[in-house]
Amino acid sequence: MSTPPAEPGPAEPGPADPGKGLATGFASADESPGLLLWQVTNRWQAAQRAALKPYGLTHVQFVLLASLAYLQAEGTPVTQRRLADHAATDPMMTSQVLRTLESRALLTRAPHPHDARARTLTLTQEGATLANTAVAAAEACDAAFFAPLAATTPTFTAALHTLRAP
Amino acid sequence: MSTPPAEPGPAEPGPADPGKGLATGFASADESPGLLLWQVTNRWQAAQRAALKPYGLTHVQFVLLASLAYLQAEGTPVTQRRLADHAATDPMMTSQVLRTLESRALLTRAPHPHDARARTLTLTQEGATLANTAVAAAEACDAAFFAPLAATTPTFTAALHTLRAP
DNA sequence: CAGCAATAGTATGCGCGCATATTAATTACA
DNA sequence: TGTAATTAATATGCGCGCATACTATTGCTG
Repeated sequence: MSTPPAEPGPAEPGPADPGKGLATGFASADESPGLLLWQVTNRWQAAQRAALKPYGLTHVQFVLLASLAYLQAEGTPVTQRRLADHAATDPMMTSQVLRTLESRALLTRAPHPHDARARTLTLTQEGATLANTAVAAAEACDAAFFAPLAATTPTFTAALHTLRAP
Repeated sequence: MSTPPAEPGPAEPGPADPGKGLATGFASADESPGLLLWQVTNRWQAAQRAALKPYGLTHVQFVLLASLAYLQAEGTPVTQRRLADHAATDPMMTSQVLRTLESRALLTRAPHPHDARARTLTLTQEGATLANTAVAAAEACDAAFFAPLAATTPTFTAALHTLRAP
């Protein structure tokens, strides 16, 4: 409601304007749920970035580390593919980020026992410790970020679930 | 509710596991609103990318183009700063993307009449036409993407508004 | 009007996010 | 059993998204 007239009208053509105005309802980031979604996620990523900075982890690095800790508890060897599926990350990016984490000695990428193509991911002691510590920071960051939603958080989460796999 | 036990328990330590499980409630992308938000936005961006591909525009390029069309209708000269503020885009990225759009002859970046630092952005005829066409495609894409929310869309949009500027 | 903080825009660099394509190994099937 | 289709991982490349730092200009203040 901050922009009263939905149609600007051809009153002011501007300096040597060859065309005219825009023939759309909005698309000005004030109403479109898509643009809002994009902006909010950028804000959330910035918050996560700040929260994880003390641990030297990016958002994706943290997600893969924590997801690996989660999957590792199931016993079966965790491949990059399974980790990428669980974390909903791109396999290509997953491969690259995992090699970064390996170079930091946060995990190992040993050959898979039954599949010569695949690799078995295992957190190192240091990686497991860091994952646990970072999880607390990330969850605290999340809680603060979504606090303004208050009681409507479950509704919002349900909507996101609906949009994740319609 | 897909993962019944909140605590995996120390029943299966796995093969030569030095540490133990993960000491968190979830963080497995099934419950966290942050991770859901991230995944849904990635899906939305992929949808926008596909919808805008026929027009040779990326998501950000489209947003800047459409936002410029919107601001241009107000008469006053549009600077990069004002466009970035309106579109909530990073000024650095805005500068680079605008130069890309200028190289495609979709807009001009003339010197500002009253400020030698700034530049006045103006859509070319081709840019204005493309903006109008692409807006229709992007809005159709948005409508399809958020269709599963049905009547709850306003509630979802309100939540995003709350999270954009708390 | 002299000095200085604020501002518009840009160079550089890193890390996603993903499209495309390739290699090597596994599985499916005739 | 031999060949084809599938799959795990990766090389390459482009476009954000943003942090940091820099130049040039404006405008504020005394």
